[in-house]
Amino acid sequence: MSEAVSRPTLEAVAARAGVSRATVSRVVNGGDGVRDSLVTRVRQAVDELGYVPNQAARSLVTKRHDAVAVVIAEPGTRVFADPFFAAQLRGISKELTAHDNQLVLLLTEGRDDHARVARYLAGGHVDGALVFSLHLDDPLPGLIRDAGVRTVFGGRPDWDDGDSGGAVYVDSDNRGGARDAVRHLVGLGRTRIAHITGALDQTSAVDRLDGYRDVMGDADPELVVESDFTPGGGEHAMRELLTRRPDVDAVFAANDLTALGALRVLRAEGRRVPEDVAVIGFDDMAPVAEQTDPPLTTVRQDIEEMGRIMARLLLGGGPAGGVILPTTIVRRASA
Amino acid sequence: MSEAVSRPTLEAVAARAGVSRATVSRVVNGGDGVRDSLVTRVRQAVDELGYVPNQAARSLVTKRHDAVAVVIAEPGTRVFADPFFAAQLRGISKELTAHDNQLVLLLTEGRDDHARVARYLAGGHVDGALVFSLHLDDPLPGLIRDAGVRTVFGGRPDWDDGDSGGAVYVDSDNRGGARDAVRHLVGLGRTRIAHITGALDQTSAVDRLDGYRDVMGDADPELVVESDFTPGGGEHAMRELLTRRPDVDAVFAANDLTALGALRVLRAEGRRVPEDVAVIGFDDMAPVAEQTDPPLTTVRQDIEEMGRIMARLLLGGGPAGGVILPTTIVRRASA
DNA sequence: GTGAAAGCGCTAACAT
DNA sequence: ATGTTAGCGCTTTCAC
Repeated sequence: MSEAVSRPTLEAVAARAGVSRATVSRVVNGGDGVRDSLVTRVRQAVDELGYVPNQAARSLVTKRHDAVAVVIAEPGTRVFADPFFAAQLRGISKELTAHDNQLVLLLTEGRDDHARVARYLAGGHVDGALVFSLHLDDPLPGLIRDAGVRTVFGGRPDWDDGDSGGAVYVDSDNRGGARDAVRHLVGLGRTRIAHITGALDQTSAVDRLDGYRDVMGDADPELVVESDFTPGGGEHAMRELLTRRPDVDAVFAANDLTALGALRVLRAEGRRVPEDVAVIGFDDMAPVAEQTDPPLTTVRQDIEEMGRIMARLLLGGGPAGGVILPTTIVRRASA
Repeated sequence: MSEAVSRPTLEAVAARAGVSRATVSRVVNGGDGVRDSLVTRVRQAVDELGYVPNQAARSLVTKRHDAVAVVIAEPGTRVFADPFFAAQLRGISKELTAHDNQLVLLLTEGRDDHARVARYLAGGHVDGALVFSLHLDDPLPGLIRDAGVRTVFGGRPDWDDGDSGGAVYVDSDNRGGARDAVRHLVGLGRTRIAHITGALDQTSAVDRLDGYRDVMGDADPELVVESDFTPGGGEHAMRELLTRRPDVDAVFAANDLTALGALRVLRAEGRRVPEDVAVIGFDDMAPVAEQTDPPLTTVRQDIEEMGRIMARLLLGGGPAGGVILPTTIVRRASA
């Protein structure tokens, strides 16, 4: 259909304003060091012609794009359903917009897409990438490193084994938050404190487990049940726990959804929360933690802020290494 | 920090393969009309050097970008929370990926952003735009038309007053679906059929109301209550309805969320569904419609497919005018 | 079938 | 302070 009507070029504006292309370029890019009278004249020509700079031409010479890619190694199905990504994307979107940068969303629906993403990043479309890697065996981080674009990871990448190794990432203080949670339970006088883990192929789950062990190192291993961050998984794990150790008096769940499942089972089994069993979660996702019965005490992490900081780091060219965001305990009724 | 290492250019590949830039270009773009031996030689050079074409340079001459913008005139807060957008984006993302196109997400957090979006679109970054306008007074559609990019709208734009006017859009058959819903209620023997509307500044809400009126033209106007597509709004409207017409025996709610609210009030008031009052929704959002008590009978529209078709239309350069997708009734227990 | 050369629209030295 | 000029990396006639 109607091919994009060919827009006016710098040249046209220059002709109309009776100046050189260089001058128009200067005005368009801020206009420092150009006589006011000329600035006005050029601005007017720009308006009259409806001139908008061609970004491809500009990028070709400046090597800047004012765009960053957000790479999420999850099928769209999950991304748009998970409030976690939602909050992160919101933070990112806000920060990018504030810096006049565009957000290019790259979702990988499957293994084949990885090559496509790598190609895109190497193609020099964007100034950098924000990557959510999530899984320990993911080949994507490697591919992206090879593509040679500035990258900030959301969550500690698994191949960052303690010493930064040049990677830039933003993560919550999962381990510290977990320690706080368990200590809170200890402070309540609980002694048989269990932990329902998250999916252990994600560093966040591993870190939270480590935090639990920091405090409960000498506890019965039976008190740790592996799970997967879902409510269903939480239910299953809680039942298992009740079988293994009927005397359990506190549970630290790897996230709020897991805690939700645990709560359901405890109620079904007639255990009072928090009197018989105290329960604490992780995340503080408002729609979940505030609605449980009883309302959930949990470890809060500011997800949206995390997204914002990732974007800021990428744009500002922050230092290599990790940025760890603090967590805080939000006390409600469950512990 | 580490500036993106300067990637090899066409020139470098040409030198390495001992051919001209033109030949490399041909090979990279499909390689028709080039001797097989040369093709092989060039391919090898490409691999060895890790060459990836610079898109800015390519776009500058071809005027193509293999990228399309998705413009959503809603703050990120809503977009990432609403399963409706989620499904649409999923469909779009899949179709674009299949055609090797990238998705640039443009959210407008406020009025100021409109200019930014318009500028971006006019800047020739993308081959087209997929726009979700949604509200009747929105200035965005106009701005976008002026930007001169191919555009497909999601949902009938309000300024499309019957005759297409050159706009391309994809919408569900809201009016027809509404008629079917009401007829279904009639078929159940109901006579005092009410309608709780959606937000009437959106064409979808208006169309559904029109569909209701097509069938119930002569009904008591008191049976129509204006609402806003939310569960809270549905509750409020249902209470109002019960006051106005305590004898109501069926409700057609403008969407599933509204129906959810209505259901809650009916239960609280001791009305049995569907025995005393039959309820039918619109959308068939699985997480909602399947979980209500009783499960909701509703009008299904395939949102993901809608997204996919929008993308296909944009890429394929479809005909002007609207594409209307059919709806079907999904019978569960509430009507 | 292959190469040479002319731009695409812009910015950034370098002159003036 | 402004204009001139040389590319950025690629595609695409047009000759050969």
